[in-house]
Amino acid sequence: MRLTRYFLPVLKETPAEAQIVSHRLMLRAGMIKQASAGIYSWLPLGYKVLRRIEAIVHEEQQRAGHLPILMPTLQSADLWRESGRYDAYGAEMLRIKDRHDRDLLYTPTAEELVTDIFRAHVSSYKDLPLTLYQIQWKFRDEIRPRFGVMRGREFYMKDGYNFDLTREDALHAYNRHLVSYLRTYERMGLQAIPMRADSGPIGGEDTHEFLVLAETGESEVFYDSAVTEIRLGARDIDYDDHAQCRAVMEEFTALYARTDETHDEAEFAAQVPPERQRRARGIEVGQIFYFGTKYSEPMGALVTDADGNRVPVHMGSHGIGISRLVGAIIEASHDENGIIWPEAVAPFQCGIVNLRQGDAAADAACETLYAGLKARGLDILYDDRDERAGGKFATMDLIGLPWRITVGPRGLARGVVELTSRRTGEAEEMSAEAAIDRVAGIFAAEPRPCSERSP
RNA sequence: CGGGGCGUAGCGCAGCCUGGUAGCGCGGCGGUUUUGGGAACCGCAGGUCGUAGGUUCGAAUCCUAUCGCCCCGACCA
Repeated sequence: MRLTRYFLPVLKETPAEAQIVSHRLMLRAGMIKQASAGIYSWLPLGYKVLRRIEAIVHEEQQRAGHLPILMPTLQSADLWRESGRYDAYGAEMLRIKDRHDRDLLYTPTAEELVTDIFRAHVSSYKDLPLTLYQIQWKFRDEIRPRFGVMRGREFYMKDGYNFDLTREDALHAYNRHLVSYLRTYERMGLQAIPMRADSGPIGGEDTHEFLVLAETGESEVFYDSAVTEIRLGARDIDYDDHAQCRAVMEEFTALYARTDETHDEAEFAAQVPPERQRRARGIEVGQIFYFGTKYSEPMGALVTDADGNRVPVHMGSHGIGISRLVGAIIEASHDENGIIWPEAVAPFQCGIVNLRQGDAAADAACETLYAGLKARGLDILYDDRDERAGGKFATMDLIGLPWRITVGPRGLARGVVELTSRRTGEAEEMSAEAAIDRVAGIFAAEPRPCSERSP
């Protein structure tokens, strides 16, 4: 993309309403525009990041055998009356009436609707296990939205629902989700720690939240510092292997890590050596639940088991806050000059800065780089504006592309361009051809989607 | 919902107390000189002062209502 043809309304000054760094940077980088309290339009740069995160979540969900669907944002209140949550949910749920005076709601979550789909079409244990998920806009009418997309009223979320014959199978689904979530966050360049949490209005027996440590997090967290050493890494996961998924789950949840909702000072002191006790803040970027037959029973989601008995299915649900992750990643990865995107979610993989637009040699070298990098399948932002160097550098730093190639007459006279890492600031001079090879090599190592499997 | 604050040009703000021709910086447009980390100068454009009503000869300014937004608290993926 040539910057002169892009829509990137960057701001030099910080809008007054933004309090935390991710909100300020998203506004300044022209990623979002507030439409009303807690509701945002996503401008090209922000939308690109949102889509990249979404793509990773889709890939990892399908790798784990989960099936994508799409359910409506507006739902009839009737289903919610069946489960009892229409009254239980409270003012957080946005209620709407249509022209016939029927009650609708803007979905905050979709257990009822997905259970309705299930009960209409599944009646045999042979169709299990089944996990359906969607990535869709949700709405919670927060009393006080704040922190930009980190706590909006409208938010983009992956929500998934597993249906299993037995409690044991459903617990495997729980473990499978925990593992796939770990992989999802790691791919985004994030460390998200599973912590024992409270189940809130979803209900249920077992639940973990995934938290990204950040000073601006809204949850207070308590953990054993050793949990931050654990990585999933490149290990090979078979999502159908119950024992393996359970082992990974246990590995990641054995050490003390809890939010303030479930924190127990006495247990903390007993289980964690004093030098490893940490009290910090975290951003919740996902949560998994096992809730058994809480919805299947009242809503009649039954299957016939091998013995001919009609039994309610065991269920769980799982969420990843896609739009919130955009903010969370920025909170976890920025400096005083702007955002520093992890390579996997960067809106563009590399930027080209032409220091002397209109100079024949500089223009030609930039065109060569731009065409060459695009030919390697990379998404490039070429700053071809007639701007001074300082302004171009400031824009690139602000929007946080992981790599920058700087092209100017001075370097070209010696046959070199400069490749700079946004994260480390380290710069290296090389020929344009070498720069193309280097950047293409960096991104060739990125994990690719693998073939889909059936559950 | 309780407490507090703010709505004046695209963004950041002053002006309001003490009523009298609506300002500054950034940004935008044109031009000249510039050009390796947000350049200088000249010129230009851009605002029904959130909205409605009231007081007044006259309202951005005073009064009332209302809408919106932000902060603290309770709540929260």
